[in-house]
Amino acid sequence: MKKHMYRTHSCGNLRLVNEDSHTKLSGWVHRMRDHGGLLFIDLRDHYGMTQCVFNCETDAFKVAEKLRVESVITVEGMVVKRSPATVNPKMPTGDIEVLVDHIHVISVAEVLPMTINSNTEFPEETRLRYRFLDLRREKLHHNIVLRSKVIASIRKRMIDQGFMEFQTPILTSSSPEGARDYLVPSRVHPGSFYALPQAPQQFKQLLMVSGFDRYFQIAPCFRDEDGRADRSPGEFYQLDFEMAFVTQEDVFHAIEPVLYGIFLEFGNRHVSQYPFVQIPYHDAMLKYGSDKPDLRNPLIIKDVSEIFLGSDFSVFSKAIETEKSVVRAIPAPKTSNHPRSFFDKLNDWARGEGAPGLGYITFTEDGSAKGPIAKFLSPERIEALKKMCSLEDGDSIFFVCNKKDAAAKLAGNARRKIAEELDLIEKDVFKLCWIVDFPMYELNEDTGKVEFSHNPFSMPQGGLKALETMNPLDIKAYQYDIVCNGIELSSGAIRNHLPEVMYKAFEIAGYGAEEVEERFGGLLNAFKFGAPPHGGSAPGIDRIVMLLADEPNIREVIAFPMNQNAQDLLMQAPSAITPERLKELHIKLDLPKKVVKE
RNA sequence: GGGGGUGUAGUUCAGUUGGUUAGAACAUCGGCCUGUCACGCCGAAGGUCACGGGUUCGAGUCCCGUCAUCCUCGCCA
Repeated sequence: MKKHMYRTHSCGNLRLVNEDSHTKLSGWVHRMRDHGGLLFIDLRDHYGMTQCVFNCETDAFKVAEKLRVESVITVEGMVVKRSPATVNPKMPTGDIEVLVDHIHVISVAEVLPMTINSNTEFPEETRLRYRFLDLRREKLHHNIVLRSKVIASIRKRMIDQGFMEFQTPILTSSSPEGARDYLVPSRVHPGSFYALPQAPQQFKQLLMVSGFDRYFQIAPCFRDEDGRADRSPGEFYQLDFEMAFVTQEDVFHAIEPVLYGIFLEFGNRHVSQYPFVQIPYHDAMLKYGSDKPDLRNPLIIKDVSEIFLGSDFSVFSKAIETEKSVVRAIPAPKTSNHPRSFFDKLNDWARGEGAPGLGYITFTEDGSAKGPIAKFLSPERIEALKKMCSLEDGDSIFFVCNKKDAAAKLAGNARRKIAEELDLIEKDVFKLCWIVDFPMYELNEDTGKVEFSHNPFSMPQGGLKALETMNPLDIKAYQYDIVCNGIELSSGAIRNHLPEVMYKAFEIAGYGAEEVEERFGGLLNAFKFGAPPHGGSAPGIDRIVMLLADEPNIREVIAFPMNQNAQDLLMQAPSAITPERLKELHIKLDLPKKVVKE
C-alpha cells in the first residue's frame, strides 16, 4: 500500500499499539530541545502532539538542528516505546516517541511576533494582526473548535425539533427601525443602496406566510454599532428561528430543550431545568433592577418608598412627594460588622455611577439600627423596614432614591456590586430565565412622544381592543427575552400578523398608514393574503459560546473578529477603493477635514 | 461623540522625591551538551522609553497635546 504523501497518523493518535511500526507525521515544530548529540522536537497538529527524537548520527539531525519553531515539517521514523524513566504521563502520546530517520522541511517559519508554545499574554493588536498565529495557540484553537461543535449540536437539535434551515438574502433593503445599517452601493441603480440585514426578521416572517412551519438559520446579522466586551462591532451570529400557529408557550417549549441541552452538553456545570422561570418585565425591574437579571445573585431589591414617605429623612421624603421619586433597598447580608471602609467604598462607587451616594442602615447583632440614616427613622419605621426586607440582626441595607427608572437601574447595579464585593454570586451554574410581558410602548423622555419599546412587529396583548381602549404605556406585548447569568441571549416575540392591528399599533407610535405601507410594504402586503399567527426568537450564538467557554470577551470565541473600531487588522478592512470603482458606483466622496486614518 | 485605563528591547515586565552608561526573563544569534519534555550551561546582540511640544541645570519619571489600543457611557427595533 502506497503511503500518504504527508502522514500515516495525526500527531495525536499514536499509542503503544503502534510500537515498531514505521510512521509518517506532519505538523508544526511546537518546541525543540537540543542536547547536542540528541534532539527532541514536539510536533504539533490540530489533533495533538508527538515527541520526535533525532540522533546525531542521522542526516535528519543536521536538518532538524537548524529548524526554528513553528516551521512545518514531515518526519518519518519508527514508533518506539519510551523507557519507563522517560514516559511523559502529561501527554496522551507520552508512552511512545518517533525515532526519526527522514525529515522534510515543508515551510520555514520566520521569527514569530508572538509565541505559540506559552501562555504569555500578548497585546490585542498583535493578536488580531497575526490572528492565524493566535488561532494556533491552545486556548483560542480550543474555543473555535468548541464553537464549531456547539453550532453542529444546535443544528442537530433544531432539526430534531422539526425545524428546517433556510438561507435568506445578505443583500437586502434597509430596515426602517433599529441600529444603523451597513450599506452597499448599487452599480446598476445609481444612488440606491442595498443594506446588510440587521437580522433576517422580515424574511423569516415571510417564510411563515409562505407556509413553511418551522424555520431556523445560523444567521449572520450586521449592525453598524460600537463594540463592547460582549458585542462584536459589525457582525454577529444568531440562532434565528420562527414557528407558525404558535403561542408564546409553544415557542418556549420548542427552544427550551435546545438551549438546556446545549448548555448541559458543553457547559460542564449545572443548568437550570426547564421550563425556565418566567419573570414579568416589571417584576424584573423591581426585584433585580434589570431586564436581564443574573439569578446567580441571591439579593432581592425591595421598594421601600412608603417607609420613607413622611419620615424625618427629608432628602428622601421630599423627593418622593415632590419629584415622584422612589426608594429602592438592596440588602447586604451579614455585613453589620464590616469596617466603615466597606460602606465608604460602595458610596464612592455609587458616586462614580452618577448618584449622590448610597445611604445605608446596619442592624447590629444586638438588634439596634446604625448608620447615617437610621436616626431619621422612627422605631416603627425601622421595624417595618426590617420586616419588609426580611432583614436579620447583623445585616445591612443600602438605599437608592431617584425617579423610577433611574432608581431601578442604580439599584440593579448596586445589587451586582454588593454581591460581587461579598462574593455571593453562585459559581459553576447556568441560570436561565425568561423575561416576559415587555411594555409595547415607552415614553421618550426627550421628545415626550410614545415610541415602540421593542419590536414594532410584536403582537400587543389584548390585540386591537387593547390598542383602542388602553393607555398605550400600559399595553404589554407578547415580547420576551431569554437571559442566562445576567446576559441577554435573545429577544423574541409573537408577531403581529394582522394588518388592521399593525396600522393601529403604528398609528399610536405616530406613523400614518401611508408611511407604514411605504416602509413595511413587503411584509404588510404579505399579511393581506392569508397569514398564520407566528412567533420566534433569535439567541445569540457568540454569547452562548462565550458563556460555555467562560470567556469575558466575545473576540475570544470569534475566529476573525474586528477590533473595537470596527477594523479587521489582519485583512486591512475597511480600506480605500480606487477612483475607478467609485465612479462605477456613481459615488463621490465628501470626506471630513480631519481624515488621517489609512 | 464623551469618560477612564494602558503604551519602556521582538514579547512579558521592573525602573526609587526628577539625577551616573535604562535592567530582568522569554525569544533571537553564536558556542557547549546523548534522555529532555517550560531541558541545562556560557556568551553576544537587541532601546527615538508610542509620537510632538513644554517645565527643569537635568525628564522613562512632572505638565499639555496627538496617536494607538482596551474598558465604558451614548448607541444596540
